[in-house]
Amino acid sequence: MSHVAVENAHGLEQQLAVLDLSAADGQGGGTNRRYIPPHLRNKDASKNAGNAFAAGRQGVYTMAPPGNYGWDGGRNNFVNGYHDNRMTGNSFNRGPPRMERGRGGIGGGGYRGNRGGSFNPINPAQPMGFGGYDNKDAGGWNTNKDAYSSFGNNRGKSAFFNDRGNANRGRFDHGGFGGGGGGGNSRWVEESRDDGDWSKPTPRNERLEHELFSGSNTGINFEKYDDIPVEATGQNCPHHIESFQDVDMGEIIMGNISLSRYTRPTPVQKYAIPIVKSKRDLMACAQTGSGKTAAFLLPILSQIYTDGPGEALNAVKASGQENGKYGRRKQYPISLVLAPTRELALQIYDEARKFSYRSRVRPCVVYGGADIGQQIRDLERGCHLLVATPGRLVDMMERGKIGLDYCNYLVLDEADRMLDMGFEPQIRRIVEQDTMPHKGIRQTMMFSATFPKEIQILARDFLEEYIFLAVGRVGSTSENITQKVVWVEESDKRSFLLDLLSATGKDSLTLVFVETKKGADALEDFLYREGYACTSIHGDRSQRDREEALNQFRSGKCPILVATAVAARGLDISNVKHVINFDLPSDIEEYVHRIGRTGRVGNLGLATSFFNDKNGNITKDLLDILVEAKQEVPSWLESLAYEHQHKSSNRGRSKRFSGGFGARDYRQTAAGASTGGFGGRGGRNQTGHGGTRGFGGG
DNA sequence: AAAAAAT
Repeated sequence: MSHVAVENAHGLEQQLAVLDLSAADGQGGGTNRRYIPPHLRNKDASKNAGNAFAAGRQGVYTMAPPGNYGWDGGRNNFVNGYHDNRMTGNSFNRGPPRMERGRGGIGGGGYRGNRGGSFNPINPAQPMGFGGYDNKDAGGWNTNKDAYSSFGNNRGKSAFFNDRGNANRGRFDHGGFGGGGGGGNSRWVEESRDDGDWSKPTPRNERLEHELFSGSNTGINFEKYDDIPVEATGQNCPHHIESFQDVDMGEIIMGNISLSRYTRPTPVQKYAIPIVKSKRDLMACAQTGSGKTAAFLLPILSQIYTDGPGEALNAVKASGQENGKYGRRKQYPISLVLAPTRELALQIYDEARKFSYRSRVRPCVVYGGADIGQQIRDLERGCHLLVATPGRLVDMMERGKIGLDYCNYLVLDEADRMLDMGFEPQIRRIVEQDTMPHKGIRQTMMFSATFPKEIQILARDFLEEYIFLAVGRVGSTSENITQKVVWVEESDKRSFLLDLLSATGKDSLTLVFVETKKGADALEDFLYREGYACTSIHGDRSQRDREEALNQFRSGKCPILVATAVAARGLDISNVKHVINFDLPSDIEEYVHRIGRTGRVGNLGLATSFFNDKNGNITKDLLDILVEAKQEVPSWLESLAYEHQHKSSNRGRSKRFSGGFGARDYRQTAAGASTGGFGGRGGRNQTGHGGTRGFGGG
């Protein structure tokens, strides 16, 4: 037995929580692009442009017309006159006043000229992250007005960082920036955004507001989730809240909550928000879709608004000065969010854009598969909150583009999945072998669907005196989802699928899971030939295609999405009526994740799985899940499971896997544990040996 | 065995 000294202080070991309710996540932006089937792709570019936003994102059309910015230049010029005053109001000792200008500030023409790179047609490979020139800049060009109107209030507040981050951080008292940038240089553009009182909202921008918030009408009845069990354990655990008003998150956050039409917190938010606000570390077992993105973004951003940029601001400026060149500043994000997949990173980033609306915080996202030069330019325009996949972030750090010296908030999202995907070295490199503040100084939040041994070790290493939050698994096992398992031979799958699809309403979204990338392409082609508006997502498709496929699906333009495992977890695709496991996965956890894409409150979800003799390995676990969820169990499945159990002693695991306990063993435990509901497993909750349980000899 | 992710 590998007895790693894990302090499983809270005695929770198992997977919990497929809590599928948000629909609030990741719906930002009004991207409705028309679906182009693979056959027709790249043949007629104009068809790709569904609307103005899509055009901008794809770089097919010119970006927003210059006229949109004209009004702003004048205003910024006006406001800029006050900058020097405000600067002295700050307690930073930064030397002489600088030529500061807001985005689109003095001389709109020069501004645009300088920014051509970020501003021109966007690299199509990264439409969501970087097509948002106007989105992100909008925050910038607005920053000055309210700063002006609130001038004199709370001056100097931003000079104080939160008390966790303050210890032993070097000071950067670099004055003398005057003239360094040269006329029209955008190097200083960010500073007008950074200076001033971060807790005060910047002016409205209706166009941005519309883009950020119009797409996210949830229509979800959150009250139904009140009985979802949440358990918080740990020393001096802050009391949970019942409404967003119960904790003071400041006017920017409250405004954005209301714009997002979040009426009340989801269970994970009720608990996580006060925990994070009171500067505690957090280990939370909850799924994406439970509202956990907002659960960490809201309190982190709120805290950043309260505390201001602190030393990070000076560090960025110092870096700019050292390099002495335009656009070469190293960025020191105040908060870092790590996520396993590109889509999830984008989703979090989109949420961050909502909650940083009318603030001085500029969120950025970096991930692989997209042009790194573009991402670097985006970073150089300012980055206070960074969402990243681990590999690309390490790359950025090694290129000297990102410094984590002042990263006071660290979030590991879907931590179990990141480990599954082999990111542990990169994660440790980022967290432990670089300049990141130590645990106890920074504030760290880990989210994971499961709590196996590996995650416990990570929690031990990264977290200090943490609160453990277990969010009950509802979603997949609730009566919201009708789970059907049908016996379908391989050769019959396609025609069976057609039958299912023809029985489905045109308006409902259907998610079809297959096991291989090739299979996904083939099935998409098949369905297309059969006249269905469908698209696909898998790891061999370009990043751009993946994002486009998701948007097409979400918007309902293509109500059928053929997907591999890339879409099973993390992604919040709301309103999926029907999940079809064209190919069943080989492990039950994957199954739980997949069917968790459907069954929102108020919408009954349906999950249909095609089962045949290739799926022996999942028989027992599938049976357990069906029984737990009080679903109809086909008699053939029951007898198969019985046979299987007697063939193999490994918990119904097929012989193929019996030699392979390695990284997988905890998952199996987790899957076993997951077959019980949250409330019914009190006994297990108290066992303290994590994922090693039952597999020590393996 | 597949998929995902830095190039």
